[in-house]
Amino acid sequence: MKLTSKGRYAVMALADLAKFDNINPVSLRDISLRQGISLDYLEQIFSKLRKNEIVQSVRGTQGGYILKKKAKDIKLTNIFDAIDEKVKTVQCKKESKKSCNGKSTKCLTHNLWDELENHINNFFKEKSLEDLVKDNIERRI
Amino acid sequence: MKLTSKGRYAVMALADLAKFDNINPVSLRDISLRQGISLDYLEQIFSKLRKNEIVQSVRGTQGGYILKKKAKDIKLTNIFDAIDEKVKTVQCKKESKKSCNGKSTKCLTHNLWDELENHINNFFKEKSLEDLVKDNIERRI
DNA sequence: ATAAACCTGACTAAAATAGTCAAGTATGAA
DNA sequence: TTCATACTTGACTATTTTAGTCAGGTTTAT
Ligand code: FES
Ligand code: FES
Repeated sequence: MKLTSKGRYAVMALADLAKFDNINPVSLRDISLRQGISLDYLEQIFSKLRKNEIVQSVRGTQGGYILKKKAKDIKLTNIFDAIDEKVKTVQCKKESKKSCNGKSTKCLTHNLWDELENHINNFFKEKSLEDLVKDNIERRI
Repeated sequence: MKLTSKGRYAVMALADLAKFDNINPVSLRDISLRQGISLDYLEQIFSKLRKNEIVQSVRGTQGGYILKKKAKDIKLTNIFDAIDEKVKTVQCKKESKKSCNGKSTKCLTHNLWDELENHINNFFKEKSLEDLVKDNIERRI
């Protein structure tokens, strides 16, 4: 059970963006250098973040990205949804009435994994980008 | 972020074992048939469960496995530890002072992932095999 | 004896991940 | 206008992980 780099990078990059977000947009190049993430990979990630209205791009010289909403209103769950980083604990299709082993009733553990999925998603629903930035400021003092 | 089949199978097999655990040991063959899990794969999993004292083996004809502790005292966390199914959310080595991107201080998101890891592990520490079996009995009524 | 069932280690196909690479397009500034 | 910067897109690929399979045992109740 592990988090992928894509998810980690997306949040890390947005945290960086939120931190350095003044009047000027932040270039992916800067984020790449500061956070040590491949520029090409960042571009893939930000393409999805833009399509899902988490960030807004500013083209041209001195261009870059800015947050499209307030940091307070961007929850981790929005970020993960945007980049297709899903929490998947059950094996079966949830809607289908078939169990993961092909039988007609749900398997012995189905409910358990479903509970786990909710437990994890609750965490993502609560945490916002703002929480993250605040935590970093506090640590620095 | 997903659960592996190994983890899923281990818990499913132990739930089956707890459910059918009478005086007689339960053979992997039976579990394999009932739960639709490859016998060879089950053997790998049970080898670890035995070494970690979750189950006890009974060799010979009519042999099989029995739980080594009460279902109440077997938490999911014990099972996952036994089979090396780890929850890994941070990228860096926790002990090391280096961050995941090679810098000397922890990255912007380190604390967040660490919180998430605790959040998930708390779930595993609370749930026992007994909870699982109970849930299934209730559903059946 | 023999068959059932545990036990072990090595091997491998398939899938997912974590990127790289190439070839653009748009725009602000000199 | 020209140029550099930076976004944009899509295809490609090496690496790693996963989810098993396979072969060859050993133990023990009957
Ligand atoms: S996980 Fe849904 S039926 Fe097994
Ligand atoms: S996850 Fe620990 S430093 Fe980045």
